Amino acid sequence: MASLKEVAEQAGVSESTVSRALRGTGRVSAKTRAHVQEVANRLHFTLSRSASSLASGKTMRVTMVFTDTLNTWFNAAALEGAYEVLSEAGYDLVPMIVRTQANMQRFFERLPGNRNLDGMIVVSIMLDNTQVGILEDLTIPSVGLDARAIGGYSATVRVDDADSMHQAVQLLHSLGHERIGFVEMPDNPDFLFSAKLRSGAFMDAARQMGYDENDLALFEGRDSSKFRSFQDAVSETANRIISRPNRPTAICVETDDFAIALIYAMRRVGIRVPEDLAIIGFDDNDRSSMAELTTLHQDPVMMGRMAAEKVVALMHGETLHEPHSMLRTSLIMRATTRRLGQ
Amino acid sequence: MASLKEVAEQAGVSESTVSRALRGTGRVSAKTRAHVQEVANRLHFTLSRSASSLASGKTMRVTMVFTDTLNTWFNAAALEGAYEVLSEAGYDLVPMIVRTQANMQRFFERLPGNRNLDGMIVVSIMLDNTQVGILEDLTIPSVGLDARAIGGYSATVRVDDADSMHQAVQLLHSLGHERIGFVEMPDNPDFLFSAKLRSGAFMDAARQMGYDENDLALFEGRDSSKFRSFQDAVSETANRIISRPNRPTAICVETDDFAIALIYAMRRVGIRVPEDLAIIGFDDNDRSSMAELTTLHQDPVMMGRMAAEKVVALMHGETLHEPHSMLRTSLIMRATTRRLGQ
DNA sequence: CTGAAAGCGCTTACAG
DNA sequence: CTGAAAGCGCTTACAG
Repeated sequence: MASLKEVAEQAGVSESTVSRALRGTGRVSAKTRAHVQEVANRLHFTLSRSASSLASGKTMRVTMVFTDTLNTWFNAAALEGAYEVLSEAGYDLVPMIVRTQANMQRFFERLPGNRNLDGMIVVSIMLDNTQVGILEDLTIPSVGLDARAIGGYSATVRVDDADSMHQAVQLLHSLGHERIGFVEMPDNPDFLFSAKLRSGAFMDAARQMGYDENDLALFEGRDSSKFRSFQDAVSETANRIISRPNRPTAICVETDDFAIALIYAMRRVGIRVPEDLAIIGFDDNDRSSMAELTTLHQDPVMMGRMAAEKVVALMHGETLHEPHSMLRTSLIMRATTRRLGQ
Repeated sequence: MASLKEVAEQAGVSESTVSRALRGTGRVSAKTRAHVQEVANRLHFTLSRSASSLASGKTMRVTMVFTDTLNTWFNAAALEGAYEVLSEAGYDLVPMIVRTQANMQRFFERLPGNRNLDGMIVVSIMLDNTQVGILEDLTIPSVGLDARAIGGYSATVRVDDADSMHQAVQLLHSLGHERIGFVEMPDNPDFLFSAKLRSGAFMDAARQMGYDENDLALFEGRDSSKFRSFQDAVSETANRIISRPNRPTAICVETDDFAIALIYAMRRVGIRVPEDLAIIGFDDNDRSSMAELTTLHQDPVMMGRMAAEKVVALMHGETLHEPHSMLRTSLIMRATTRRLGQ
């Protein structure tokens, strides 16, 4: 465990010079630098992050906050994207899961006094006013990824729900569907996740396209804690759709996973997709192409990268040209949609 | 940004007492402790990890090393499992990707001098002798997850390939298949990943069950850099299987994803699965049930948890009863296997 | 149970 | 370009 001091002795220079040589900062002659680096390598020397951190005031650590497991399609991809950028920039990425409102509350309460992060990326979380206020007062940058609103964040990366829903409605309209609907996911009672955002956008788009209220169906997300399992939620939702008077001939579902599960549920009771019910998903995840699902494609790896690029720039004191990025999704046409009657 | 000093002043005690009270270590009267905590909360005080770390010599940081992206089915799940345990124990989990042998080399070279980790989990990596030597000399624990061998590691968590392949061969045998084969994934030329381990186990199991060399086929994994894409590798492998003289009637494929891709490739050229070719996968990942794939189920979230429990115990100075855990897979029967001729 | 003091291993003005 | 010195904010024997 060589220390910087030993490197200095062996290299015959002062500790200050070793520090400057190793970090490539400050003026050091090329010759000295090379020599110091050579000695450091020989001794397997690595700077102590804790000591550097304490002395410099920078932790070189960025935390990424989730409310769900890390191994969901979106979260894992966002993590990967952020990792690529942060590791390149020399920062450690520390994932963190805040599962309950109580935990979230505690996390935010300590944020003002937390000197253990240089920046943070907050994923898919809807903030309340207190939290927005805390973020605004923070001296470190906070970036909202898949943020529901820009309030409080130094920057955000989001998908354009309005445009996406426009594309979805347009497709269904062009295929001749006169009665359409939107299906929300089960709600996490602990977080104000915004299915509403997407469903609202769908409804607005439909109205704009001339759909009448009577021809629009909204299948609201029920409290997920009411269900024993994902399958239960799927069945319950499928039943609501099936028993709906004047059932829509096409639906858009909040996420691919829910859409795919619904396709299976429909087929099990003899409702053909897309002949009897056309379905559009959202995500274009790993399973979508196998399920031949028509869907709106988003790229969470890239979103993770963008969010990380923003925090890095902000931590470096730069000003962002475009702090709030809104990404467009692209419609992927597959086999779960078809012209009505064909 | 309150410091421990301010908390001490406001609480009317010494800094030592604040430290002891907040960390729950050392003897402090219940009354003092409560008071200090109350003051700390009021000031939004959080201990500086860097300072604690520097003073105590513990970094409270565990790194998890991967050679592939974080958002693969296995890696994301392992990360999630490890996170659950480490966060509970107060450790930060810092993921790290080492993509090339050169990077890996550098990582290992610096390991002896690296004081920035209290422990590490190394995922799916085949170590060479030098690396094994470095790990052995390390003062911090290293746990191999999905390790190919136990050499160098303080502990490992692995899946029982021999037993798994035994189950696979037994199933095929019981279904009446007389010519069987194993299909390896494309090889990463940069890492000595061990498809060989699994394929070797398959071959051994088959010989034990009485299969003759002439009735055994091994489709070796080719250097993945030779292929432009995953699809290319799939096509090339499918061709080799199809054009094999005396083609097997059943194959076991190294992973589900490759197995599923092969199913599609086979069906495209009119080879029916399972009628003409039965297929068994390995993993039981997200897509397997949708593909109706018969497969060997492993649980990487649990493996991540177990690996993390081992590092935590070792970091706490405990001795493990069972440092090397070998997990059994379970055979999930689905639609890609069937009695021969039915 | 509590406090005074040394020290962890760096970085960074400051001076030259 | 380089060095001496102060200081970052804690923890932990040591003493009482």
